[in-house]
Amino acid sequence: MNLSNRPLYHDVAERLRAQIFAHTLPPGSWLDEQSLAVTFGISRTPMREAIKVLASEGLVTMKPRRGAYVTEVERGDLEQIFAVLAQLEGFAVKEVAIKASETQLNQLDDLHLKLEKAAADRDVEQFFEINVRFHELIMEIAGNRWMNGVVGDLRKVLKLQRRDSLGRSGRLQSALNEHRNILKALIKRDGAAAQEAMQAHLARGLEATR
Amino acid sequence: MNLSNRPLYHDVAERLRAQIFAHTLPPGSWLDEQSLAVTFGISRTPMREAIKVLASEGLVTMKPRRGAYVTEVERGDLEQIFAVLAQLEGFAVKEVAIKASETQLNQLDDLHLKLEKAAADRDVEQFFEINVRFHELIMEIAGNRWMNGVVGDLRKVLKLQRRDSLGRSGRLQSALNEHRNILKALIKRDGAAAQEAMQAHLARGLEATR
DNA sequence: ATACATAATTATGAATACAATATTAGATAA
DNA sequence: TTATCTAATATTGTATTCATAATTATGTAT
Repeated sequence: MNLSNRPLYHDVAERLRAQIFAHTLPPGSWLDEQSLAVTFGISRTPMREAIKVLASEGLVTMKPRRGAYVTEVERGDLEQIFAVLAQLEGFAVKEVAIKASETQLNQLDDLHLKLEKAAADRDVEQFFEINVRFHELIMEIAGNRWMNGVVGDLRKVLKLQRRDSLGRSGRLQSALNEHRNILKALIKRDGAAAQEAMQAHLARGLEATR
Repeated sequence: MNLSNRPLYHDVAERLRAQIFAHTLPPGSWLDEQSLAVTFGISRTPMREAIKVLASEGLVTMKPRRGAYVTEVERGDLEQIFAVLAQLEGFAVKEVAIKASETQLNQLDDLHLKLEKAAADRDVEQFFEINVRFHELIMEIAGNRWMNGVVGDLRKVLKLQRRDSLGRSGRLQSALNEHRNILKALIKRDGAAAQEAMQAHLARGLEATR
């Protein structure tokens, strides 16, 4: 019996996604339907459905009659994805500057404080986590369902990359600075400045992946 | 035997998509896997795969244990989708202003001429067709694979709507004018102006759907 | 020994069969 | 007549089986 009454392939997709992010299944590796189905304890049918979910997110690339492979993200892809994110998250933060309630600005401020703390503690893991939540909260406040779907998928693809970039010398500090700029602009309700700050932030994020 | 060696669900997805665009399957209608599979002359397995493809494009909405339904696009969705398109196509056209070769600008000019002709002939069908190709060519020249995927999907969702908006009084003429502005800016290699013109064009496109 | 052809094996793609849940229809009682 | 409970029916979800194409292995000839 199925306790969570969500379809099986949904949960399996989630677990498979986790394995891909953890590089248990590294980029380029072949997804063996049969053996994956066995390890997940299900049949091939829902296994294939799960794989196709990840394919639609861009995490997996399907080659006809040759199976599915974990997507390999080239340098060019990173540049293109960051360019799209810069547009959309830049737009989002501009919207937030206009429409966010005081409460919502405070929530962002709270998150930023935690980010400062994580940076002070040199807690990279924590910093990364809060950073993600900050960006997600901005998207949530902007409140564009369709944009959120797009940005969410693209961010998932970025997660295919190992995130050693934040550990790099000084990247954590400068990322913190960039966030500070975004928040300052938001508090001043200066949409244009917030947008610029976000775009600069993402541009430097791309730089850091080199 | 399968002549086109593409997977079955791919072609079926295409045919199903066409039926949805043609409102043979109107928004909100339930997709009966069984009977659809019969009419397409295939089994339920690839039929379900095809439906899931459309679901990932946003054309179809799946309700757990209740099947798939053609997506109903609300007013709010239209506003959100147009907002995203304005950002991305605006960005794209700004890029085109910078990077397009003379040959590519000429291709755009050619298309625009055909658009002028279609407008002069009051050929709405033709106008619509060329209009789509103009926008697609801009995205192609911009050359951002990931952005093109996103924009392509969102444009498909817009196609769920009936396109009587172009027939509306004067909309065809003003759309033509807006295109003219975009092209003028491109030929002057003025990215900012091109971006503005594109955003204005899409904003008015949204207006026209009311 | 290497290249090529052919047979055996393996994996994907599709159809069918089975299970479980949701919906509908019918019967009974208030 | 209407409401509710139960049985029947229909539909989604999953497993299994079958078909076909691709890959690998084997053998033969040059």
